[in-house]
Amino acid sequence: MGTTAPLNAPRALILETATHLFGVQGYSGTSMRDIANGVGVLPGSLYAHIQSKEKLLVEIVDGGIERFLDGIKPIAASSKPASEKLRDAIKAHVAVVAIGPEWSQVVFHQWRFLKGDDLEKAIDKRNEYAKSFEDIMKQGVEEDIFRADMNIDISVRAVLGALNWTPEWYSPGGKFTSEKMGELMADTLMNGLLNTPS
Amino acid sequence: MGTTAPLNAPRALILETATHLFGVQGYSGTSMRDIANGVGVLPGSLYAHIQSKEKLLVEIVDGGIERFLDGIKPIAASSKPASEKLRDAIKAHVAVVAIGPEWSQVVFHQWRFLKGDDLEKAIDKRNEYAKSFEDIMKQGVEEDIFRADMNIDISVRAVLGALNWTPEWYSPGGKFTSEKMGELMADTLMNGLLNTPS
DNA sequence: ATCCATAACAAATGATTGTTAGGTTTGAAA
DNA sequence: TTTCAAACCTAACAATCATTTGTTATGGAT
Repeated sequence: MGTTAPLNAPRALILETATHLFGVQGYSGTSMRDIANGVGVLPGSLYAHIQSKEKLLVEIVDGGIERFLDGIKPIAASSKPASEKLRDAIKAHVAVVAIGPEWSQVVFHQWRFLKGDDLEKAIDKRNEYAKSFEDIMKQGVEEDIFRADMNIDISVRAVLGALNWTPEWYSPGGKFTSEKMGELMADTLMNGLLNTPS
Repeated sequence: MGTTAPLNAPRALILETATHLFGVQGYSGTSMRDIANGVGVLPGSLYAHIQSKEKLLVEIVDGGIERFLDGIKPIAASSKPASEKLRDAIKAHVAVVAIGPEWSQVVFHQWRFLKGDDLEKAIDKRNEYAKSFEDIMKQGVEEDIFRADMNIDISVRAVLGALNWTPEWYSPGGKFTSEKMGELMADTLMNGLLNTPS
Protein backbone atom coordinates (compact mmCIF):
# COMPACT_ATOMS: atom_id res chain seq x y z
CA MET A 1 0.00 0.00 0.00
CA GLY A 2 0.98 3.61 -0.30
CA THR A 3 1.98 3.32 -3.93
CA THR A 4 0.21 3.05 -7.26
CA ALA A 5 0.97 1.18 -10.44
CA PRO A 6 3.25 3.13 -12.81
CA LEU A 7 1.61 4.75 -15.77
CA ASN A 8 2.42 3.45 -19.21
CA ALA A 9 3.41 6.70 -20.96
CA PRO A 10 3.69 9.18 -18.11
CA ARG A 11 5.08 12.13 -19.95
CA ALA A 12 2.61 12.01 -22.80
CA LEU A 13 -0.26 11.60 -20.37
CA ILE A 14 0.88 14.62 -18.40
CA LEU A 15 1.14 16.70 -21.56
CA GLU A 16 -2.29 15.59 -22.63
CA THR A 17 -3.89 16.30 -19.29
CA ALA A 18 -2.20 19.66 -18.93
CA THR A 19 -3.28 20.65 -22.43
CA HIS A 20 -6.87 19.80 -21.63
CA LEU A 21 -6.87 21.69 -18.36
CA PHE A 22 -4.96 24.71 -19.66
CA GLY A 23 -7.43 24.87 -22.51
CA VAL A 24 -10.50 24.74 -20.33
CA GLN A 25 -9.38 26.58 -17.19
CA GLY A 26 -6.46 28.56 -18.45
CA TYR A 27 -2.83 28.34 -17.34
CA SER A 28 -3.20 30.35 -14.14
CA GLY A 29 -6.48 28.66 -13.37
CA THR A 30 -4.88 25.24 -13.44
CA SER A 31 -2.82 23.99 -10.51
CA MET A 32 -0.24 21.25 -10.55
CA ARG A 33 -2.61 19.45 -8.21
CA ASP A 34 -5.30 19.60 -10.87
CA ILE A 35 -2.94 18.09 -13.39
CA ALA A 36 -1.71 15.44 -10.97
CA ASN A 37 -5.29 14.60 -10.16
CA GLY A 38 -6.16 14.21 -13.83
CA VAL A 39 -3.12 12.02 -14.40
CA GLY A 40 -3.88 9.95 -11.34
CA VAL A 41 -0.79 10.74 -9.38
CA LEU A 42 0.28 12.94 -6.47
CA PRO A 43 1.51 16.45 -7.30
CA GLY A 44 5.13 15.91 -6.45
CA SER A 45 5.32 12.87 -8.71
CA LEU A 46 4.90 15.04 -11.76
CA TYR A 47 8.37 16.44 -11.28
CA ALA A 48 9.95 13.12 -12.10
CA HIS A 49 8.80 13.78 -15.68
CA ILE A 50 8.70 17.51 -16.16
CA GLN A 51 10.84 20.40 -15.12
CA SER A 52 8.21 22.94 -14.14
CA LYS A 53 4.71 24.15 -14.84
CA GLU A 54 6.06 26.83 -17.12
CA LYS A 55 8.15 24.42 -19.20
CA LEU A 56 4.99 22.40 -19.63
CA LEU A 57 3.30 25.42 -21.15
CA VAL A 58 6.28 26.20 -23.34
CA GLU A 59 6.23 22.71 -24.75
CA ILE A 60 2.52 22.79 -25.50
CA VAL A 61 2.50 26.24 -27.07
CA ASP A 62 5.69 25.81 -29.07
CA GLY A 63 4.63 22.48 -30.44
CA GLY A 64 1.27 23.91 -31.41
CA ILE A 65 2.58 26.95 -33.24
CA GLU A 66 4.98 24.69 -35.05
CA ARG A 67 2.14 22.61 -36.36
CA PHE A 68 0.39 25.63 -37.78
CA LEU A 69 3.61 26.83 -39.37
CA ASP A 70 4.33 23.41 -40.82
CA GLY A 71 0.86 23.44 -42.29
CA ILE A 72 1.23 26.68 -44.15
CA LYS A 73 4.87 26.57 -45.25
CA PRO A 74 4.49 24.27 -48.26
CA ILE A 75 1.39 26.17 -49.29
CA ALA A 76 3.10 29.54 -49.16
CA ALA A 77 6.01 28.10 -51.12
CA SER A 78 3.89 26.58 -53.86
CA SER A 79 3.35 28.28 -57.18
CA LYS A 80 -0.41 28.07 -57.26
CA PRO A 81 -2.58 31.12 -57.81
CA ALA A 82 -3.39 33.05 -54.64
CA SER A 83 -6.99 31.91 -54.54
CA GLU A 84 -5.95 28.29 -54.31
CA LYS A 85 -3.22 29.10 -51.83
CA LEU A 86 -5.65 30.87 -49.55
CA ARG A 87 -8.18 28.08 -49.77
CA ASP A 88 -5.46 25.57 -48.94
CA ALA A 89 -4.21 27.73 -46.08
CA ILE A 90 -7.67 27.99 -44.55
CA LYS A 91 -8.21 24.27 -44.89
CA ALA A 92 -4.82 23.55 -43.36
CA HIS A 93 -5.57 25.81 -40.44
CA VAL A 94 -8.89 24.13 -39.73
CA ALA A 95 -7.25 20.74 -40.08
CA VAL A 96 -4.70 21.60 -37.40
CA VAL A 97 -7.40 22.94 -35.11
CA ALA A 98 -9.35 19.72 -35.63
CA ILE A 99 -6.41 17.65 -34.39
CA GLY A 100 -6.91 19.22 -30.99
CA PRO A 101 -9.26 22.11 -30.36
CA GLU A 102 -8.19 22.33 -26.74
CA TRP A 103 -4.58 22.34 -27.75
CA SER A 104 -5.35 25.15 -30.15
CA GLN A 105 -7.08 27.06 -27.39
CA VAL A 106 -3.89 26.90 -25.36
CA VAL A 107 -1.83 28.00 -28.34
CA PHE A 108 -4.08 30.98 -29.07
CA HIS A 109 -4.75 32.17 -25.55
CA GLN A 110 -2.21 30.93 -23.06
CA TRP A 111 0.94 32.09 -24.79
CA ARG A 112 0.57 35.30 -22.77
CA PHE A 113 1.91 33.51 -19.72
CA LEU A 114 5.21 32.69 -21.32
CA LYS A 115 8.16 34.80 -20.26
CA GLY A 116 11.35 36.18 -21.71
CA ASP A 117 12.74 34.32 -24.67
CA ASP A 118 9.92 31.83 -24.85
CA LEU A 119 7.41 34.66 -25.12
CA GLU A 120 9.45 36.49 -27.71
CA LYS A 121 9.86 33.44 -29.90
CA ALA A 122 6.18 32.60 -29.69
CA ILE A 123 5.24 36.10 -30.81
CA ASP A 124 7.74 35.98 -33.65
CA LYS A 125 6.30 32.74 -34.94
CA ARG A 126 2.79 34.11 -34.65
CA ASN A 127 3.79 37.05 -36.77
CA GLU A 128 5.47 34.77 -39.23
CA TYR A 129 2.24 32.83 -39.58
CA ALA A 130 0.21 35.98 -40.09
CA LYS A 131 2.70 37.19 -42.66
CA SER A 132 2.14 34.09 -44.76
CA PHE A 133 -1.51 35.02 -45.02
CA GLU A 134 -0.66 38.61 -45.78
CA ASP A 135 1.69 37.55 -48.57
CA ILE A 136 -0.98 35.40 -50.13
CA MET A 137 -3.44 38.29 -50.00
CA LYS A 138 -1.00 40.65 -51.62
CA GLN A 139 -0.23 38.13 -54.30
CA GLY A 140 -3.94 37.73 -54.93
CA VAL A 141 -4.44 41.44 -55.39
CA GLU A 142 -1.49 41.64 -57.76
CA GLU A 143 -2.83 38.75 -59.76
CA ASP A 144 -6.14 40.58 -59.93
CA ILE A 145 -7.80 37.56 -58.35
CA PHE A 146 -8.60 39.35 -55.11
CA ARG A 147 -10.42 42.63 -54.76
CA ALA A 148 -8.18 45.61 -55.24
CA ASP A 149 -10.43 47.77 -53.10
CA MET A 150 -10.08 45.78 -49.90
CA ASN A 151 -7.83 46.72 -47.04
CA ILE A 152 -5.32 43.94 -46.75
CA ASP A 153 -4.47 44.49 -43.08
CA ILE A 154 -8.09 44.32 -42.06
CA SER A 155 -8.80 41.39 -44.33
CA VAL A 156 -5.91 39.38 -42.94
CA ARG A 157 -7.16 40.08 -39.47
CA ALA A 158 -10.72 39.19 -40.35
CA VAL A 159 -9.67 35.88 -41.87
CA LEU A 160 -7.26 35.01 -39.07
CA GLY A 161 -9.84 36.08 -36.51
CA ALA A 162 -12.44 33.78 -37.98
CA LEU A 163 -9.88 30.96 -38.05
CA ASN A 164 -8.47 31.57 -34.60
CA TRP A 165 -11.94 31.52 -33.16
CA THR A 166 -12.77 28.08 -34.54
CA PRO A 167 -11.43 26.09 -31.56
CA GLU A 168 -13.96 27.99 -29.47
CA TRP A 169 -16.84 26.13 -31.07
CA TYR A 170 -15.37 23.24 -33.02
CA SER A 171 -16.24 19.84 -31.67
CA PRO A 172 -14.90 16.60 -33.17
CA GLY A 173 -18.29 14.95 -33.27
CA GLY A 174 -20.02 17.68 -35.26
CA LYS A 175 -22.09 17.15 -38.34
CA PHE A 176 -19.25 18.08 -40.69
CA THR A 177 -15.90 16.47 -41.12
CA SER A 178 -13.02 18.82 -40.48
CA GLU A 179 -12.25 18.81 -44.21
CA LYS A 180 -15.78 19.88 -45.07
CA MET A 181 -15.60 22.54 -42.38
CA GLY A 182 -12.44 23.93 -43.87
CA GLU A 183 -14.14 24.08 -47.26
CA LEU A 184 -17.17 25.88 -45.90
CA MET A 185 -14.99 28.30 -43.99
CA ALA A 186 -13.02 29.05 -47.14
CA ASP A 187 -16.24 29.48 -49.12
CA THR A 188 -17.62 32.04 -46.70
CA LEU A 189 -14.42 34.00 -46.26
CA MET A 190 -13.47 34.05 -49.92
CA ASN A 191 -16.86 34.55 -51.52
CA GLY A 192 -18.37 36.66 -48.77
CA LEU A 193 -22.04 36.63 -47.90
CA LEU A 194 -23.54 38.78 -50.59
CA ASN A 195 -25.15 37.22 -53.55
CA THR A 196 -23.33 38.09 -56.75
CA PRO A 197 -25.95 37.91 -59.48
CA SER A 198 -24.70 36.39 -62.69
CA MET B 1 1.19 58.72 8.83
CA GLY B 2 -0.05 55.22 8.15
CA THR B 3 -2.94 56.34 5.99
CA THR B 4 -3.36 57.64 2.50
CA ALA B 5 -5.60 60.24 0.92
CA PRO B 6 -8.98 58.85 -0.19
CA LEU B 7 -9.45 58.23 -3.90
CA ASN B 8 -11.91 60.36 -5.76
CA ALA B 9 -14.07 57.71 -7.40
CA PRO B 10 -12.92 54.52 -5.73
CA ARG B 11 -15.42 52.06 -7.14
CA ALA B 12 -15.04 53.18 -10.73
CA LEU B 13 -11.27 53.13 -10.40
CA ILE B 14 -11.35 49.60 -9.05
CA LEU B 15 -13.58 48.45 -11.89
CA GLU B 16 -11.31 50.09 -14.40
CA THR B 17 -8.15 48.63 -12.94
CA ALA B 18 -9.64 45.17 -12.60
CA THR B 19 -10.88 45.28 -16.18
CA HIS B 20 -7.43 46.18 -17.42
CA LEU B 21 -5.72 43.46 -15.42
CA PHE B 22 -8.30 40.77 -16.13
CA GLY B 23 -7.97 41.62 -19.79
CA VAL B 24 -4.21 41.40 -19.86
CA GLN B 25 -3.45 38.68 -17.30
CA GLY B 26 -6.75 36.88 -17.10
CA TYR B 27 -9.01 36.46 -14.09
CA SER B 28 -7.04 33.70 -12.38
CA GLY B 29 -3.79 35.40 -13.26
CA THR B 30 -4.81 38.56 -11.47
CA SER B 31 -4.65 38.79 -7.70
CA MET B 32 -6.49 41.21 -5.47
CA ARG B 33 -3.03 42.48 -4.60
CA ASP B 34 -2.45 43.31 -8.25
CA ILE B 35 -5.69 45.25 -8.35
CA ALA B 36 -5.01 46.98 -5.06
CA ASN B 37 -1.57 47.85 -6.29
CA GLY B 38 -2.96 49.36 -9.48
CA VAL B 39 -5.53 51.33 -7.55
CA GLY B 40 -2.94 52.51 -5.05
CA VAL B 41 -4.38 50.93 -1.96
CA LEU B 42 -3.85 47.92 0.27
CA PRO B 43 -5.66 44.69 -0.67
CA GLY B 44 -8.06 44.69 2.24
CA SER B 45 -9.20 48.20 1.46
CA LEU B 46 -10.83 47.02 -1.75
CA TYR B 47 -13.50 45.26 0.25
CA ALA B 48 -14.95 48.55 1.42
CA HIS B 49 -16.13 49.00 -2.17
CA ILE B 50 -16.70 45.56 -3.60
CA GLN B 51 -18.09 42.31 -2.34
CA SER B 52 -15.62 39.87 -3.79
CA LYS B 53 -13.29 39.17 -6.67
CA GLU B 54 -15.94 37.10 -8.36
CA LYS B 55 -18.63 39.79 -8.12
CA LEU B 56 -16.14 42.11 -9.71
CA LEU B 57 -15.91 39.78 -12.69
CA VAL B 58 -19.68 39.37 -12.85
CA GLU B 59 -20.13 43.11 -13.02
CA ILE B 60 -17.56 43.54 -15.77
CA VAL B 61 -18.77 40.66 -17.92
CA ASP B 62 -22.48 41.34 -17.49
CA GLY B 63 -22.10 45.01 -18.26
CA GLY B 64 -20.09 44.17 -21.32
CA ILE B 65 -22.47 41.65 -22.80
CA GLU B 66 -25.28 44.10 -22.20
CA ARG B 67 -23.52 46.69 -24.29
CA PHE B 68 -23.21 44.33 -27.22
CA LEU B 69 -26.84 43.33 -26.89
CA ASP B 70 -27.96 46.94 -26.67
CA GLY B 71 -26.01 47.60 -29.82
CA ILE B 72 -27.67 44.97 -31.92
CA LYS B 73 -31.25 45.05 -30.62
CA PRO B 74 -32.48 48.10 -32.54
CA ILE B 75 -30.72 46.84 -35.65
CA ALA B 76 -32.34 43.42 -35.47
CA ALA B 77 -35.71 45.06 -34.91
CA SER B 78 -35.44 47.45 -37.84
CA SER B 79 -37.11 46.78 -41.15
CA LYS B 80 -34.07 47.32 -43.33
CA PRO B 81 -32.87 44.75 -45.84
CA ALA B 82 -30.56 42.12 -44.39
CA SER B 83 -27.49 43.49 -46.09
CA GLU B 84 -27.87 46.82 -44.31
CA LYS B 85 -28.71 45.13 -41.04
CA LEU B 86 -25.59 43.02 -41.18
CA ARG B 87 -23.42 45.97 -42.05
CA ASP B 88 -24.92 47.92 -39.17
CA ALA B 89 -24.46 44.97 -36.83
CA ILE B 90 -20.81 44.61 -37.73
CA LYS B 91 -20.23 48.31 -37.28
CA ALA B 92 -22.05 48.30 -33.96
CA HIS B 93 -19.92 45.41 -32.76
CA VAL B 94 -16.68 47.11 -33.68
CA ALA B 95 -17.92 50.31 -32.08
CA VAL B 96 -18.49 48.54 -28.77
CA VAL B 97 -15.09 46.87 -28.94
CA ALA B 98 -13.54 50.26 -29.60
CA ILE B 99 -15.01 51.66 -26.38
CA GLY B 100 -12.78 49.28 -24.48
CA PRO B 101 -10.77 46.54 -26.14
CA GLU B 102 -9.55 45.25 -22.79
CA TRP B 103 -13.06 45.22 -21.48
CA SER B 104 -14.10 43.22 -24.53
CA GLN B 105 -11.27 40.79 -23.92
CA VAL B 106 -12.65 40.13 -20.47
CA VAL B 107 -16.15 39.69 -21.87
CA PHE B 108 -15.02 37.23 -24.53
CA HIS B 109 -12.55 35.19 -22.54
CA GLN B 110 -13.05 35.47 -18.82
CA TRP B 111 -16.74 34.56 -18.62
CA ARG B 112 -15.54 30.98 -18.15
CA PHE B 113 -14.68 31.75 -14.55
CA LEU B 114 -18.23 32.70 -13.65
CA LYS B 115 -20.19 30.14 -11.69
CA GLY B 116 -23.75 28.92 -11.35
CA ASP B 117 -26.43 31.39 -12.30
CA ASP B 118 -24.00 34.06 -13.42
CA LEU B 119 -22.38 31.64 -15.84
CA GLU B 120 -25.71 30.41 -17.14
CA LYS B 121 -27.04 33.89 -17.78
CA ALA B 122 -23.86 34.96 -19.52
CA ILE B 123 -24.06 31.98 -21.87
CA ASP B 124 -27.73 32.66 -22.57
CA LYS B 125 -26.99 36.23 -23.53
CA ARG B 126 -24.11 35.14 -25.71
CA ASN B 127 -26.41 32.79 -27.55
CA GLU B 128 -28.99 35.52 -27.87
CA TYR B 129 -26.40 37.75 -29.47
CA ALA B 130 -25.33 35.04 -31.88
CA LYS B 131 -28.94 34.36 -32.76
CA SER B 132 -29.42 37.94 -33.87
CA PHE B 133 -26.69 37.45 -36.43
CA GLU B 134 -28.14 34.14 -37.48
CA ASP B 135 -31.56 35.70 -37.99
CA ILE B 136 -30.12 38.42 -40.16
CA MET B 137 -28.30 35.83 -42.25
CA LYS B 138 -31.43 33.78 -42.75
CA GLN B 139 -33.37 36.87 -43.69
CA GLY B 140 -30.70 37.74 -46.19
CA VAL B 141 -30.89 34.36 -47.85
CA GLU B 142 -34.68 34.55 -48.01
CA GLU B 143 -34.47 37.98 -49.54
CA ASP B 144 -32.05 36.58 -52.08
CA ILE B 145 -29.52 39.18 -51.03
CA PHE B 146 -27.16 36.65 -49.47
CA ARG B 147 -25.77 33.56 -51.14
CA ALA B 148 -28.13 30.63 -51.01
CA ASP B 149 -25.26 28.18 -51.24
CA MET B 150 -23.52 29.20 -48.07
CA ASN B 151 -23.77 27.32 -44.81
CA ILE B 152 -25.41 29.70 -42.37
CA ASP B 153 -24.00 28.12 -39.21
CA ILE B 154 -20.48 28.30 -40.48
CA SER B 155 -20.94 31.80 -41.84
CA VAL B 156 -22.31 33.09 -38.55
CA ARG B 157 -19.34 31.59 -36.77
CA ALA B 158 -16.90 32.99 -39.27
CA VAL B 159 -18.33 36.49 -38.94
CA LEU B 160 -18.59 36.35 -35.15
CA GLY B 161 -15.11 34.87 -34.96
CA ALA B 162 -13.65 37.69 -36.98
CA LEU B 163 -15.50 40.18 -34.78
CA ASN B 164 -14.70 38.55 -31.47
CA TRP B 165 -11.06 38.52 -32.37
CA THR B 166 -10.88 42.26 -32.98
CA PRO B 167 -10.06 43.21 -29.37
CA GLU B 168 -6.98 41.06 -29.74
CA TRP B 169 -5.41 43.55 -32.12
CA TYR B 170 -7.48 46.71 -32.00
CA SER B 171 -5.67 49.68 -30.56
CA PRO B 172 -7.33 53.07 -30.05
CA GLY B 173 -4.49 54.98 -31.64
CA GLY B 174 -4.52 53.07 -34.90
CA LYS B 175 -4.55 54.59 -38.34
CA PHE B 176 -8.29 54.10 -38.77
CA THR B 177 -11.13 55.44 -36.71
CA SER B 178 -13.29 52.76 -35.21
CA GLU B 179 -16.08 53.72 -37.63
CA LYS B 180 -13.80 53.23 -40.61
CA MET B 181 -12.64 49.95 -39.17
CA GLY B 182 -16.19 48.74 -38.86
CA GLU B 183 -16.78 49.66 -42.49
CA LEU B 184 -13.69 47.82 -43.68
CA MET B 185 -14.58 44.80 -41.61
CA ALA B 186 -18.05 44.77 -43.10
CA ASP B 187 -16.62 45.15 -46.59
CA THR B 188 -14.34 42.18 -46.22
CA LEU B 189 -16.85 39.89 -44.56
CA MET B 190 -19.74 40.75 -46.85
CA ASN B 191 -17.95 40.99 -50.18
CA GLY B 192 -15.32 38.38 -49.50
CA LEU B 193 -11.86 38.51 -50.95
CA LEU B 194 -12.38 37.30 -54.47
CA ASN B 195 -12.64 39.74 -57.26
CA THR B 196 -16.05 39.64 -58.89
CA PRO B 197 -15.50 40.81 -62.46
CA SER B 198 -18.26 43.05 -63.77
C1' DA C 1 -16.13 71.96 18.88
C1' DT C 2 -18.34 67.59 18.21
C1' DC C 3 -20.06 63.89 15.53
C1' DC C 4 -20.02 60.56 12.10
C1' DA C 5 -19.74 58.21 7.84
C1' DT C 6 -16.23 57.13 4.53
C1' DA C 7 -12.21 55.00 3.37
C1' DA C 8 -8.04 53.92 4.44
C1' DC C 9 -4.31 50.93 7.05
C1' DA C 10 -2.33 47.04 9.78
C1' DA C 11 -2.31 42.52 10.70
C1' DA C 12 -3.76 38.13 10.55
C1' DT C 13 -6.87 34.09 8.92
C1' DG C 14 -6.83 29.39 6.70
C1' DA C 15 -6.45 27.63 2.18
C1' DT C 16 -3.80 26.90 -1.86
C1' DT C 17 0.19 27.76 -4.73
C1' DG C 18 4.63 25.55 -7.14
C1' DT C 19 8.18 22.92 -5.82
C1' DT C 20 11.59 19.93 -3.23
C1' DA C 21 13.66 16.14 -0.36
C1' DG C 22 13.75 11.71 1.07
C1' DG C 23 11.85 7.16 1.42
C1' DT C 24 9.40 3.11 -0.84
C1' DT C 25 7.66 0.13 -4.35
C1' DT C 26 8.07 -2.05 -8.83
C1' DG C 27 9.65 -4.96 -12.63
C1' DA C 28 13.32 -6.36 -15.30
C1' DA C 29 18.21 -7.42 -15.83
C1' DA C 30 22.30 -9.80 -14.06
C1' DT D 1 18.71 -13.86 -5.39
C1' DT D 2 20.55 -9.55 -5.73
C1' DT D 3 20.79 -5.09 -8.03
C1' DC D 4 19.15 -1.00 -9.95
C1' DA D 5 16.82 2.64 -12.05
C1' DA D 6 12.31 4.35 -12.90
C1' DA D 7 8.32 5.97 -10.92
C1' DC D 8 5.77 6.52 -7.27
C1' DC D 9 4.36 8.36 -2.32
C1' DT D 10 4.84 11.08 1.96
C1' DA D 11 5.65 15.17 3.94
C1' DA D 12 6.83 19.43 4.02
C1' DC D 13 8.64 24.31 2.46
C1' DA D 14 7.94 29.22 1.77
C1' DA D 15 5.11 32.18 -0.83
C1' DT D 16 0.92 33.75 -2.18
C1' DC D 17 -4.09 33.50 -2.38
C1' DA D 18 -8.85 35.89 -1.13
C1' DT D 19 -10.77 37.59 2.65
C1' DT D 20 -11.83 39.38 7.61
C1' DT D 21 -11.08 41.99 11.58
C1' DG D 22 -10.01 45.89 14.38
C1' DT D 23 -8.40 50.45 14.24
C1' DT D 24 -7.35 55.05 12.65
C1' DA D 25 -7.37 59.18 9.85
C1' DT D 26 -10.04 62.41 7.12
C1' DG D 27 -13.41 65.90 5.83
C1' DG D 28 -17.99 67.70 5.92
C1' DA D 29 -22.21 68.48 8.60
C1' DT D 30 -24.25 69.69 12.94
